[in-house]
Amino acid sequence: MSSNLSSGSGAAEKPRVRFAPSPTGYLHVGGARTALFNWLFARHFGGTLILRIEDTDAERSTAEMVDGILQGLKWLGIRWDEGPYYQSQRTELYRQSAAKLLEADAAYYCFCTREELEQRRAKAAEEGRPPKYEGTCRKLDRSEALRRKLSGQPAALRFAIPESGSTSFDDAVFGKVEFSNSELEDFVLLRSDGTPTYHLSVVADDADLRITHIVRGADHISNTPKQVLLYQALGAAIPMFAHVPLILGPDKTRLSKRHGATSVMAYRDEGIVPEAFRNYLALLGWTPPEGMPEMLGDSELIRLFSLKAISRANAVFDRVKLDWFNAEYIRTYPAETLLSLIEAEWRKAHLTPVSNDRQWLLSTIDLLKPRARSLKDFSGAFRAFFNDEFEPDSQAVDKFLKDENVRALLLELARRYETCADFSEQESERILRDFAAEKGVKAGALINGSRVALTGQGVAPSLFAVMHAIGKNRTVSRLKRVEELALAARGSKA
RNA sequence: GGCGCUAUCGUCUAGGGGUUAGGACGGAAGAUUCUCAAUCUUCAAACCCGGGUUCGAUUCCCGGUAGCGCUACCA
Repeated sequence: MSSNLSSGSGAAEKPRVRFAPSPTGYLHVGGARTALFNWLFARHFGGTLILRIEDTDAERSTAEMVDGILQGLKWLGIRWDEGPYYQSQRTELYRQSAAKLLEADAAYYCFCTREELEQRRAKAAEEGRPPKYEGTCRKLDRSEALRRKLSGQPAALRFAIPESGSTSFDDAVFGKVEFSNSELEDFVLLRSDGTPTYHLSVVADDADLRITHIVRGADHISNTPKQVLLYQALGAAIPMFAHVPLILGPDKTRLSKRHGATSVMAYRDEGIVPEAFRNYLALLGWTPPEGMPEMLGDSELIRLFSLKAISRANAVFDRVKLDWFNAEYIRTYPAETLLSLIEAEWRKAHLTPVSNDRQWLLSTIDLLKPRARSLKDFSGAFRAFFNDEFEPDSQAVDKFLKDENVRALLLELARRYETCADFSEQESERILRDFAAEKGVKAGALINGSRVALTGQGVAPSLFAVMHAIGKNRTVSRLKRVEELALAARGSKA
């Protein structure tokens, strides 16, 4: 018979959701998106987000990884309301649940050793049979099994899957999903050392924490019928499931290290702002209602989010679009917001700005931000604005300072600026244009050459705004050093 | 292999029995200019295949194919 309808119960209740990473690695983008969806869902309904650390695999879980995950969530701006709970500290709950299952005859002791199981699996594979546990110990007499267990023989506890029928559940994104019970294996609940495995601890915890909606990766779909059966055997209410499609690399295989940056922290280090990352991640598999823009701040994301609008197909992670969001956010942020982000970037890059004058910092940031693509630009391409030590871009030098005549003229121009009384934007432009006319050269040639001399880059804001930002003294001395700069560029190119 | 899920521009996706199949990123061209962005204007770009059902399928059904997931005393 087909068991279980989805609960979806307690419509009036505030949802309780959880993000339950396993600390066997850093917070990766897939986990981050799952966390984000949980967070958006909880906030949308004024519910509760619970953080739970699934560290039942003592071998592979480390405190360092837990820390990394917490840090990643904090950087992402995802705040949880309860927890973190650690499964390693809740073993009593799992033992009680296991005892209950044994009591109800929904579980049995299994004395098969690892070696035996492996042998049988290998043989099954050889013969082309499914490598399913065939229930050797399920046939054991109950009292006999108990006697052996009591006598000290090591035993795992297995769940007894119903012999017939099917198990289905209603998924908020996939709809009804059904599995034949004959496909399911009598999985292990308690290892022979008494520690719980994933299925038991997850279900016991989700029931205990009164989780109403389980939002997790689609890689868990196949696990779900086992868990549904567990809920039923435990007499617990079945939550609503929402499986979100996986994130893929450009080659359409599951995103992993070999695709490059996969840890959330790597994106912070690459100068991505958290809000841009959140916005991009939210759009990976979820679509706002029609007519909505894609640039969506947190409050709008929260307001518009819905499990129904989650796509069923896996999505390729598109770095280029992330970068577009990043540039877009940097451009729209007020300089005050950017300053603290940029200061963190400077600390990382060991760059100390030549001045701490706040007004100057803010106006310079405002000047630069329209063409920034990453926070890193403020310590990289824009370095010359904040520090006197910078490497010229050899391509830019090649393009605009190759002509020695131009370089000579810039030297002469430097002297004009040196002796000028008024160095305003208007006046510095007038001086340069008059100078160009006098020498019979195009102003553009001098402007472009100056830009490279002053910033080391071929790409920068309007030249006279640049001059204003870096000031008269630095403008003059950099123009004077144009030969040196050209030489340095040639050197670095070689 | 078995089971499950999925399939619209290069990518993220909207749509849905009759549409010029819409948007965003990216791409191309042009305008602008002091370089590069930005901005504005244009353009190119998609319904996996085969059968049904139907007056009509990209849409509904079935099959195939492909991709992904699961198939542990990992989570």
